[in-house]
Amino acid sequence: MNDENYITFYNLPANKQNIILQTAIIEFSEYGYAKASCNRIVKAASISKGSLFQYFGSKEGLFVFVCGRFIQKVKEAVKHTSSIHDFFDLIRGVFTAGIVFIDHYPEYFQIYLKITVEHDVPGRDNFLQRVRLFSVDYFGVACEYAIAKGLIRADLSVEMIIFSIDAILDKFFLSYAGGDVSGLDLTRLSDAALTSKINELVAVLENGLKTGRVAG
Amino acid sequence: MNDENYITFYNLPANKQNIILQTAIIEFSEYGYAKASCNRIVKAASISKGSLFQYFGSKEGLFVFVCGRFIQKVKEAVKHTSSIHDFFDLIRGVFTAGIVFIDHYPEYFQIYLKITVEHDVPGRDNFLQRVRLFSVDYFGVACEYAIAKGLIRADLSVEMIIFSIDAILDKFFLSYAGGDVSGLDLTRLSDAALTSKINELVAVLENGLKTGRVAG
Amino acid sequence: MNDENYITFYNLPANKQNIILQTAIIEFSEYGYAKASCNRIVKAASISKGSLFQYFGSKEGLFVFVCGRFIQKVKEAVKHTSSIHDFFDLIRGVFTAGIVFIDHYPEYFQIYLKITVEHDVPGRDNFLQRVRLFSVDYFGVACEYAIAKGLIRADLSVEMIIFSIDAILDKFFLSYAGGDVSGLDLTRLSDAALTSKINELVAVLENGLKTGRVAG
Amino acid sequence: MNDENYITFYNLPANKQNIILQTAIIEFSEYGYAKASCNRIVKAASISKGSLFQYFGSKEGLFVFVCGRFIQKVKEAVKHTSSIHDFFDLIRGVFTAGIVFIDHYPEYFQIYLKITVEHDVPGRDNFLQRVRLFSVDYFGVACEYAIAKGLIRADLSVEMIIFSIDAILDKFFLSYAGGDVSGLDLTRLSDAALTSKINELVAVLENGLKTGRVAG
DNA sequence: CATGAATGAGTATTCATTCAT
DNA sequence: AATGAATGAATACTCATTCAT
Repeated sequence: MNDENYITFYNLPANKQNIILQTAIIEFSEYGYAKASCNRIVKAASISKGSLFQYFGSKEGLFVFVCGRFIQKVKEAVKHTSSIHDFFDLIRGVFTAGIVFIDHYPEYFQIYLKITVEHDVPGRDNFLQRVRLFSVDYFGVACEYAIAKGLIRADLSVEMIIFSIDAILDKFFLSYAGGDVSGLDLTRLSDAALTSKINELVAVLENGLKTGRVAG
Repeated sequence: MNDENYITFYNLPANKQNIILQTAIIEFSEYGYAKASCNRIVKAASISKGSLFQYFGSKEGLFVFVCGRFIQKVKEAVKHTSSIHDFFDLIRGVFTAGIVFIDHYPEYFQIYLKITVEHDVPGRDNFLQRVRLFSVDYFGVACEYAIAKGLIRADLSVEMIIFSIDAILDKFFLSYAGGDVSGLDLTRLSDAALTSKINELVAVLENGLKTGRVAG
Repeated sequence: MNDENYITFYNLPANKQNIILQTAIIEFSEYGYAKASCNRIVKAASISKGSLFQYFGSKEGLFVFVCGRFIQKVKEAVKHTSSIHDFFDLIRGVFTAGIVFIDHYPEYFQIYLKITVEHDVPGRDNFLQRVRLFSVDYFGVACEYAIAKGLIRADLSVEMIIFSIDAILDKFFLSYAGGDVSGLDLTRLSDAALTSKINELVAVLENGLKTGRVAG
Repeated sequence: MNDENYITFYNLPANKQNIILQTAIIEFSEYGYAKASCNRIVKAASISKGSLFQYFGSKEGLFVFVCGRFIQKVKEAVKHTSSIHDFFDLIRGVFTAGIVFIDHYPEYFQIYLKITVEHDVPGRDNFLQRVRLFSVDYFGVACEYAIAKGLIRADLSVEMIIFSIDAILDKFFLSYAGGDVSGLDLTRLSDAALTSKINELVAVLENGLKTGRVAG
C-alpha cells in the first residue's frame, strides 16, 4: 500500500466508502490506534476481512487514511477565520471554530487526543504537526503583525505568546470535549454561557490578571 | 486483591521490590494501561508469571499499586511550595516543582499523560482527581485571598483564573516532558533559559498581552 | 456468538465439521464443562486455536452447540415411542429407546450425567429441562389417561408415579452406561438378559401401580 | 503421605482441625475434586500453603481424608436403623436417615454427587462402593429374609428388588438435596408433606414387591 | 514444624494478516 | 474484486507443588 493508494477503495460506491470510514473513525476514537480492532471494524462495517486489507493494505494504512480525512476537515473548519483582522477577535474566532469542529466531529477530536499520548502510532509526529489546529503557523503572522503595530507588548517573544494562547485553547477544547477532569465542565453549557467563558479567557490573555499595571 | 494488599510484595527484599516497581512503571509509561503487557514486565523484571500475580493479584492491582506510589511522590514534590505567600511567586514555585518532578520521575509523568486520554483505566477518575498536580484545591485558596486583597482583578471568576493558570502549566509540563509537538521544545534548555521562559509565561498571566491597559 | 451462529462452522466441509464435533463431544464427555480444555480439543481435532473460536466464539458457544446437537438426537431417539398406547408397554419402549441411545451416543449420555451435577454450566437448567429424556411431559399424559381408564391406582399422585418410573429408568440407564457402582453391572449383558432385567423392573412397577393384581 | 497418614494434622488443636476440614469439605462440595483449589482452601482456612501439604501431602491426600470422614458419618447415620425388623419399615427408616444426613451434612452429599459423575477422582471406585449409602449389603440380608418368610414375591431376583429400592431412594435424596431438575421439588416441604411423599413411594414398592395385596 | 515465595505449564480468548477460491 | 477460513503468537490469569528459611 505504497503508491497508488486506496484506488480500490475509491472505486467503491460512495455510501459504502462512508460506512467504512465512519466505522473506522468510531473504532479509532474509542480505542486509540493500538487497541483498535480490525476484526470489530469489518464486523461493524459488514465487509469482509479480505476487503479491508485490500482497500488499505494494513491497519496502519487504514489509520493513515483516516488521519488524512481528519486533516482535510480541520483545514475546512479553520478556513473562514482567515478574514479576521483583529488579533483578539481572531482568537475568539478560533474558539468558535474549535467548538463547531468538535460538535461536528467529536470522534476526530477523540482520535487527536489519543494520538497525543500514544507512542508507536504510525505517522504520529507528521500528523500532530499538521493537525495542530490553531498553532504557530496560524497565529504567527497575525501575532508579528500585532507586535509591529504596537498592539502587543514587545517584551514577549512571539513563541511564548502563541504558547500561551495555544495552552488556553487546548485546555478549553479538551474540557469542552468532556475529556478534562479539572473542576470545569463545559459540556452542558448554553451558547451564551460558553461565550461568557470564552470572553473571560480572552480577557485574561488581553489584560492579564493583575489590577495595577506593571509594564507595557 | 482487596484485603491486606500487597503483603507478599512487601515481604520481598527492598531491591527486588524496586526492580519490579521500576519495571512496571516503565511498562505503563511506555504503553499506557491497556497495552501494557504483564508478560513483558515479568520477563524484564526476571520474575515468574505466577509471582507477579501473587504480589498484585491482577494487572489492575499492579497498576493501582503503581498509581499509589505515584501519588505519594506528587505529594512530596508539592509539599514545600505551601510556604509561598505571593500568588505569582506561588505559580513560579509550581513551575519549578513540576520541572523537578518530571526530572525525577519522567515515567510517572508519562503515565499521567496516558491516563488522561485513556478510558477504561482502573481508578482513572479517582486517580486524576488526586494527582491533578497543581489545580483548583491548590490555587483556589491563594487565588481568593489575592482577590480579597485587591491584588487580582475582581471581574474574573476564580474558576477561569485557575483554568488559565492550569492551562499554561499543563502545556508547559507537557512540552518540558517532550510530549508536545508544538514548535516549542523545552527539552534541552539550560536552567537559565527555562527560567526565562517561565518568567515570560508568568508575565502573560500577570499583565496580559496588550500594551494599553483595558480594565482593572 | 449471538447472531448468525456458527455460520463459519457450517461452511466447513462436512467431514471436518464431524471431526471437530466428535472431538468436542469426547472432551466434554470425559471432563465435563469446566475442566474441558479448548487446547486439547484443537490439538485433537488438528485445527488452530484461532479457528475454534472463529467457529464457536467461545468455549461456552462450543458447548451450547454440542448440547443443541445432543437434544436433536434425543428427540429423534424418542420419536417412535409416541405410537405406543399401553402404559407399561410405553415404559418398556422407553427402556429400549434409552438403551439404543446410549449405545449410539455413549458420550452424549456422559455429558448429560456430568451436567446433572455440575453447577455453572452454561444453559444448564434450560438444557436439563429439554433433555430430561423421559419425564413428566412425556409420561404425564399417558399416566393420567391410564388413571382415568382405571388401569392405575387412583390413590397415588401422578407426580409420585412418574417419580418412581423416572427413578428406575434413571438408575437403569446409569448402570447400563457403566457409571453406577452399585452391585448391578448391566454393561456386558446379552440382549436377552437385558430384556429380562427390564421385565423384572416393569413387573415391580406394574404390580406397584396397577389396580388389578397381576401375579405374586 | 502413604503410611503414618495425617499424624501432623492430628497433632493440631481440635478446632484448627475442624476449621481445615470444614473448609475443605465446602470447597470440594462446591467445585468437585478437579476444580477445587488448594489456594482457595488455604486462604479460607487461614493456614499456610506449606502446612496443607505437610498435613495431607497433596490435594489427593486431602480429598481422601475428607472422604474418610464422610464414610464415618454415613456409618453413624445408618447405625440405628439396624434394629428395624419389618422390611418396609426399614425402607422408611432409610428414607428418614437419609433426610437427616442431608440436613446435617449437605456438603458431604454434594461431594458424593460430584464424585458420582467425575472421573479421575482419586479413590473414586473404592469410595463409591463404601459410601453407597443404603445398598446391597444393607438391604440384602433383610430382603432375603423377607423372601424366605414369604413376605416378598419370589419371582423377583434380590438383585432387582434392591435395585428398585435404591433407584427410588437415590432419586428421592437427589430431589431433596435440590439437585434434581425434574418437576418434583422436595426442598421446601414440611415434615408432614415429606412423610406423605415417602409413604406414596413406599406404597408403590410395597404393592410392587409384596405377595399379599395391600391396597388399590 | 510452619511458613510463604517461587514456579512454569496450564487456562480461555483475541489479533492482524494471508491466500486459495 | 471479493471472500472468509486459517493461523499462531499474543493476552491476563490460575494452579498444585516445592523448598529454603
